[in-house]
Amino acid sequence: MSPAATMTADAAAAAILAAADRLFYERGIAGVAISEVRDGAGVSLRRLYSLYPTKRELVAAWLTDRHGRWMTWFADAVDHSIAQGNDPVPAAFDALAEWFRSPGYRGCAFINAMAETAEIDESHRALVRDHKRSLTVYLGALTARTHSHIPPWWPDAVAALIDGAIVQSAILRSETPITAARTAASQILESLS
Amino acid sequence: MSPAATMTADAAAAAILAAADRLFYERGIAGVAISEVRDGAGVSLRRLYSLYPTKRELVAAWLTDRHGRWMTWFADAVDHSIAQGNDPVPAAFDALAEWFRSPGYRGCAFINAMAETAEIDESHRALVRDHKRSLTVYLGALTARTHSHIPPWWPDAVAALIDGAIVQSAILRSETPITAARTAASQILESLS
DNA sequence: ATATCGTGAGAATGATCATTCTCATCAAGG
DNA sequence: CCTTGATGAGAATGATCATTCTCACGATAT
Repeated sequence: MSPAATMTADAAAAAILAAADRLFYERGIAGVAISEVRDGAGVSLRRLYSLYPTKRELVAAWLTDRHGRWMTWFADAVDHSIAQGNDPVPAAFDALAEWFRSPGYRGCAFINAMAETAEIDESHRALVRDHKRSLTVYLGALTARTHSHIPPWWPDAVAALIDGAIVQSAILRSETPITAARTAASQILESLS
Repeated sequence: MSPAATMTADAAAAAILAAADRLFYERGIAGVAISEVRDGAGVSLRRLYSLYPTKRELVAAWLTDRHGRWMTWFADAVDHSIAQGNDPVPAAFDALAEWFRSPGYRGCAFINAMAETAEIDESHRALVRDHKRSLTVYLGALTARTHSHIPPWWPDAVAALIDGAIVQSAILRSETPITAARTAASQILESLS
């Protein structure tokens, strides 16, 4: 009755998601074979398929998991920057700049997934949409901490600035886009006061 | 001596690039088999391989071709909007909004290609970088038509705003991102005057 | 001790390609 | 009319998977 196997189901699921995250983010969904996820997680194929019966389901689980982890990381990084004396909106750009500098940075996993048409189904697209909507909502709330009257277009505009910086940083591998985006956001905010 | 075959080499190359453009943009690079490009172009496999010896070379030719056609389309659309009385920078956002509304819109082919890690090599990445750099340069020049003193970060900021709107429009399928981005760009420009 | 069940290892199955190769055809030159 | 060279059609080759299946082991329940 007890799961005295090599690994508990929970531990196996976690190891699989961890391996999937590393591999899918680094090499893209189509670029990773299930057998590589198995190797990375140290589980058997049988176990992997019993937890995630198809690659599509594994991808969905990965996106869901990554959404939670990324949002948490981002909010924490922003809070950390705020704690060091930065204003909320600039703090968000600082957190992103730190991400962009991290080794292995390859853009936003959700944007990248969306581009891999062949690997993505409608349920995956819904997860991508939810991720982007969450970020926009978060940015609106973040701005509201210091600005009581923000125009309705502002959250979408910062979100666009941020997604643009995410994409351009991955393509150009330069600090220029995020720096310009942060300056632009501050400029707008200042002009609205 | 004359190429009295089914099709001249030039016509075949053009038909292949046209089919590749439609298929690669719509379904992604990995999602399209060479045999489908052949079917779409109405050429033989032999002919296709004699013109583009590998899929990678076909992809490079496609990106190069698309860069030229997209930039031309964009500049024309912007000029058209300007001719109707719009200022240059808002005109650029109008042109993009028109693109986003077109059926089959699926974001920027270059951003999408960059996300398909497994299909893309270093030479492809260079083409993507060149495309994005060209767009940023164009945007700087466009702004200079009406603003003699633009800060150095401006072209990168509009470029980020635009790439962000491109990505978000593809994900959310809404007019909100491009509208917000246009408003933000105008707001910045106005605040700089 | 023995019948069972869950499992790990990894082979087998079936698709889907990219790329190459074969064969039959047809035009131009002799 | 016959030889030579390209070419179209599409079959053959070799990989690479996702997914399933087989076998044998070790722990449990009886």
